[in-house]
Amino acid sequence: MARPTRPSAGDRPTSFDIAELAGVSQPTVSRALRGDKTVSERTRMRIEAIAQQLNYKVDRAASSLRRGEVKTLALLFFEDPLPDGSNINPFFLAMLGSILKTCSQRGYDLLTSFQRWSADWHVDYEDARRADGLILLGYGDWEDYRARVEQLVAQRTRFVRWGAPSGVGTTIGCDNVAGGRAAGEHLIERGCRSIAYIGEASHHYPEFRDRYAGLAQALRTAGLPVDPRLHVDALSVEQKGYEAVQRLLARGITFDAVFCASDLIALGAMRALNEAGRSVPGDVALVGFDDIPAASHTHPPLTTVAQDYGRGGAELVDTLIRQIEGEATHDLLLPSRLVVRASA
Amino acid sequence: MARPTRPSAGDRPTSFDIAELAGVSQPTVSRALRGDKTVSERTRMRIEAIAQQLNYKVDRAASSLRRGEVKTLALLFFEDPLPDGSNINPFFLAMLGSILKTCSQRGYDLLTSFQRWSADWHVDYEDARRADGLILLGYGDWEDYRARVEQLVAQRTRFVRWGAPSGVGTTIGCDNVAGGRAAGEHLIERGCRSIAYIGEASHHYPEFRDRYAGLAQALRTAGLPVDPRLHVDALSVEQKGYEAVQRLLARGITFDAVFCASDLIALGAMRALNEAGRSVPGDVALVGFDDIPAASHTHPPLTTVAQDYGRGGAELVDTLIRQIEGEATHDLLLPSRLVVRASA
DNA sequence: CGCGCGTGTGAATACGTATGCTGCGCGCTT
DNA sequence: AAGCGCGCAGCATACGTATTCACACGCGCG
Repeated sequence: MARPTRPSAGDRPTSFDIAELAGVSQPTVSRALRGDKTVSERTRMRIEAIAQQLNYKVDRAASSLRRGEVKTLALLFFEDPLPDGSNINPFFLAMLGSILKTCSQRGYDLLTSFQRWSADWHVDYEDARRADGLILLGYGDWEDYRARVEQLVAQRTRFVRWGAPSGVGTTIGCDNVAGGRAAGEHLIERGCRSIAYIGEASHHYPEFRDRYAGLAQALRTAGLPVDPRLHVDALSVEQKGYEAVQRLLARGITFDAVFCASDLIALGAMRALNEAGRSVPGDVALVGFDDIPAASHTHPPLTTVAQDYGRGGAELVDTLIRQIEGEATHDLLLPSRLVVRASA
Repeated sequence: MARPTRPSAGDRPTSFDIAELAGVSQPTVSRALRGDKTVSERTRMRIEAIAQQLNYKVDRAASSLRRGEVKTLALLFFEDPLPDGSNINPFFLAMLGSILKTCSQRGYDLLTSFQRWSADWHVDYEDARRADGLILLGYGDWEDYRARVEQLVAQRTRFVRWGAPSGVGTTIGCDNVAGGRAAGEHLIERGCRSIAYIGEASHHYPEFRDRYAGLAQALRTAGLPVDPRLHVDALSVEQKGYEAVQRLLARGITFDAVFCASDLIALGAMRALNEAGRSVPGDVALVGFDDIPAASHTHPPLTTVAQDYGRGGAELVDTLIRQIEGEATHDLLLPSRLVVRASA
């Protein structure tokens, strides 16, 4: 290739073809198209015209090989969808949109992968130079997740994660404490005095823990007790929310509100309350978290805490790119927002 | 690089490093790791052990450059999400899951992009060798879409599209006619005699057209008239469904059922019917199409026609890969399935 | 009038992998 | 005993781009 061979055998035009047509050398073509200032305006225009005409596009593989970066980010989702892939967590999908958009604006491609579905390590992406950096969403098993994240840090992989800041890696997330507090304050304002909480409150799911902490803050501020018997553990799945309310009812404790750590839980909770003959919001007020699309279609429409996915996705991408470019990056907490509908 | 230089300056191990440690040449390493039978079992084992130990991974860019294929598919979505990316068509998301899974199983990466968000042509993906083939989902403006698809055919790009077979490119889709017919038959069985249809019925959206055609078949088979006054055009957006029902009501025609070309339309229709004091399914039976997640959370839960997204995504990927491998590929029509809930 | 400098371009080469061809040694055929 | 085929591995090189270095030219200045 170093020799001025004419490699344009038959197919795709190369920079050599453009060079020949423009009467310049291949390096000049490369420089011109990358906007190098050492190429004269006249030459550049000529080269660009020819490139356009031949529909020439820089070969991504060759360019990546030479430059050592692939201009691609990888999005890894740590959660098990159903086998047919139908039941993807809505939050993921909401974030995907803004991530894609921001990537596109910044000139990066986006690879997507479900961690459980890839045969090999998640770190493969960076090892094989398939991506310049990683975006981590969700986490199935917290212990496993944490171990993997620490490994990423150890091998200096560039990545950002969405969630609650936990000291490991750069983290972007919404203010779950404030969100939980807002939900609690709203319920208290509405006159609720016994607010149940459904969701993890332990360290396994830092985000859920923070939402619970926010609720507890609101209760204390209002001078209300934080009753552990009003707390039921549940994973973020509709069915688990349903079962959690049944357990709560079985305890025989009175409650006039339920704050659910996620909308999926809230959907299940609403179903269970309906079946038990408790009207929402008449007998029991209900607040969720996430503002998934289905939240506005429930009956009654679900009051919930919205995370700013649009901004979240953009910040994830921008932060990661800054990190790839060598900057030090920091955790970021985005505001959450109470969406008042009819369930409280 | 041809010379036995030791390029392992500092960073990532290369096949030369493995070769040196294993006491063989670089080509032998390459062959061993690709499973070439001309490498003896003993040598291969040794090389694999060393590669594993050094956490060596084949450099994707170099490999792609040499082999001329990138082992990557690109998913292009032709539809405008809201600016913040929050409101992505649920059908897209449902399909994404199974596409990702199948890609992963077949050893392909997946690039995702919204056509409107990429500055350059959609064809860039193949031109720049960023992907070996394209998957096309959705289409905003049919004329524009069709022109682009024809261009893809002209330049021999390998691609598959989801939708109604229309003679251009390989198309995978669900049987929209059968789905529409099933919806119609169900409504007729339930005693409905004046079935309104909301959605495009023209050539602009072939899938919608087919759904309408299916409904018409069912009506004719039952000896019922196909009344054009019972048809209202609407794009697949909640708000448009809402407005369509209002227009329908304004016409003053009686109807005892509405078949919506999509669930999003049906959501809007349900809202409009509720506001107009028509109970569902008491006064008006309602059937949608798509079975989006929100469909089961409406009040009453929406009866709808489900497309097999799980199989659809898998077929899209497998068909595309076959095409990339040089096979001739054919259109495929997947069965649709009526999901009976409470709205009819 | 010679020297240096800035501007624009070409020559050579590196990036890491994959593969066609060559070569070597060994066992087996005739 | 000479030749032949086969199993295995090395040599050289191609893939297409980006960058470093060298160089030619023109111009101003001393």
